[in-house]
Formats: sequence, structure tokens, C-alpha cells
Amino acid sequence: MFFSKSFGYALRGILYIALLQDEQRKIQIDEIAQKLSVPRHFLGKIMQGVVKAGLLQSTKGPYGGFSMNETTLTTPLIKLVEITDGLDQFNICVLQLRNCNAVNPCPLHQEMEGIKTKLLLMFNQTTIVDLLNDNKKVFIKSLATQ
Amino acid sequence: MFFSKSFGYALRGILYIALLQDEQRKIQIDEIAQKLSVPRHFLGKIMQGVVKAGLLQSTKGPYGGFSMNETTLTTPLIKLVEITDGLDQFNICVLQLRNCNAVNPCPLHQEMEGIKTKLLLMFNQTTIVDLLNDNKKVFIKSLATQ
DNA sequence: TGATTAAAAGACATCCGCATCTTTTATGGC
DNA sequence: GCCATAAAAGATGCGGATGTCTTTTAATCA
Ligand code: FES
Ligand code: FES
Repeated sequence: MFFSKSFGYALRGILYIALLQDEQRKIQIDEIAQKLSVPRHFLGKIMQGVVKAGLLQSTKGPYGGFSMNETTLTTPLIKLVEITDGLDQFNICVLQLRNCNAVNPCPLHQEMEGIKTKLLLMFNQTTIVDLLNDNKKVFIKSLATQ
Repeated sequence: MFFSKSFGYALRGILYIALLQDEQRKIQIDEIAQKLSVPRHFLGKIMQGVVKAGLLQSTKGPYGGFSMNETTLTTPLIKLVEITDGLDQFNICVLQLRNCNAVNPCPLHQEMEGIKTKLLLMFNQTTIVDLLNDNKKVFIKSLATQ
């Protein structure tokens, strides 16, 4: 609901990496894809975009893989939406009128705006670290599509 | 945002027909598509589905076209979503996990559920007639994509 | 019945999200 | 420098949403 598979896969990938980061090793795309039960090459593409946007670090070659950087944990979810889906979607009228704004609102504009605002507020305030909890083993397992 | 073009076009089509219904004539797809600035044949397909679902009436031949029936005005918007987009989307986990429910909730489940509930409540309670107002001329004009 | 009109139905075309596979580039160890 | 490893990058395929065009079916009127 609301967002693409790319967004869901990317978030789970980041969470998986964050949960294992204390092991002081790079996490490889093969491992992530397998543990999350997500298509490997497709996840590769997605993580590539996340790295390019600066949310994660990656290195090629032996012992290479993905790892967090100083910004990863404090990144708000809306930033990830921007990377995977873009933010244009938040300005589309539910009636598909050209302009969605309060000046020429469609009959549903105000109600939709209320819901949109609530969603945006939550995605602006919630960061990666907010989604992590102590029960890591269970949580990692639960990240798999299963 | 949230819904397909089909949903937006269908809703505008229905609203246009409803606004002109007092003229006691059938409204043709050509006129609707032109007034809404929406692709004619594509709108035809969409309206076909709306008729098949029983939300509107249509007749072929001279003086034929689309018209309301006794259920049109009191139809809740969620019914139209069901016709154009389906309701499956409301059961998809934002992390793309297989099952979205309170038993095995993902870290975002509860927050998403709150927003989803608000949206569903609004779409269940709002009917076509709720979207019509007195300023018809302005409103009809505003239905065009423009 | 025959002509006209307008929706229904179906055949295509296009684009994008999703996915797979292959080739290239960068890194580390020897 | 050479080899092995792993991400980056590119080519290709599939399916569904979107959009166009043509053919068929049904209704009205003369
Ligand atoms: S104008 Fe339609 S949702 Fe904003
Ligand atoms: S379990 Fe993820 S949104 Fe419900």
C-alpha cells in the first residue's frame, strides 16, 4: 500500500545491514537477498541507488559489500521514498486534475490533504534507527518475505 | 496520489453525469471525454466497467449514452475504488512482507494502519452525492483536466 | 426492414515497475 | 602484475496500466 516494492526492499535491506553492523563486516548483496527472500539482482539495482544517494556505503572486491555510514541511522524514511519512488506522487490530485492545491481544490482535496499530511509527518519524523529494537534475532527473521 | 488514473477519470465521469442529470438526457462518452479533457476511448473502457458494476446505466443507439440509476448517488467512493483498482492494495505491507496483520506486524505496521483506517473510513462514508455542491457551473468547469 | 447512432468489445501500441542475466569496474591478497 | 571477489552497469524480458483504433452489437426512427 502506498509505496513501491523498491521502497520496501530498500528499507528491509538497510534494516538488515544496520542490525548486523556491530559485526564489523561488510554485508554482501547475496546474503541480504537470500535472508530477505528478495530477488538478488533487482535488490542490487535498488541498493545501488541508495548508495548513490549517500544513505549507505559500499565497496567492491574481496571483503567488500554494503555498510552504514554516519548518516544512515538518522535518515528519515521520506528520504528513502524520494530515492526509490520520488516525491512527485504527493502532488497528484486524486481526481487526476492538473493542479492539486488549495486554490482550486477538487471535492476531495481537503480530506486527502489531511491524510497526506499525516503520512508525510510520520515519514519525516521517523528515521531508520527508530525502527530498530532490541529483539534483533526475531526482528531479522521477520524481515524475510517468507 | 494513492489511486489510479482510472479511478480519477471514473469519478469525474460520474460527477459530470450526475451534475447534468436534471436535463433528462443521456450523456455521451464523446461529450464527457471532451469536457473532462480525458482520452475518449480509455474513458469508454473505464465507464464500461462502472456500468457493468451497476453504478451507472447506459444505452446504445441514437439518443443513447450514460445516465444515473437509483444507486449512483448513494454509492460510497470505496465501491468505485474496488471497481477501478481493487481492494487488495489495502492489505499490502509497506515493507512488502507476505502478511500484513497485527499478529506479525512490521515496524511500520501500526502507524500505517492508522493512516489506512482513516482513508478507508473516509472512502466508506463519502458518497457521490456528498461531492456535489450548488455551484454547478463552476464545478463542472473545474472537472476538466485543463 | 434499413439507415443511423452510440456503446461494447477487441486488437494493438506504449510506457513503466519489476525482474533476470551478462559484462564491466573496482578492490584486496598474493 | 595477476587472480579472485563483489558491486556497478547494461541488455533484455515480462506484465499491467494507460492509451488508440477498428469492428461488432444494440437501440431508435423512418
Ligand atoms: S485538487 Fe484534487 S486532491 Fe488536491
Ligand atoms: S505488516 Fe507491514 S504494514 Fe502491516
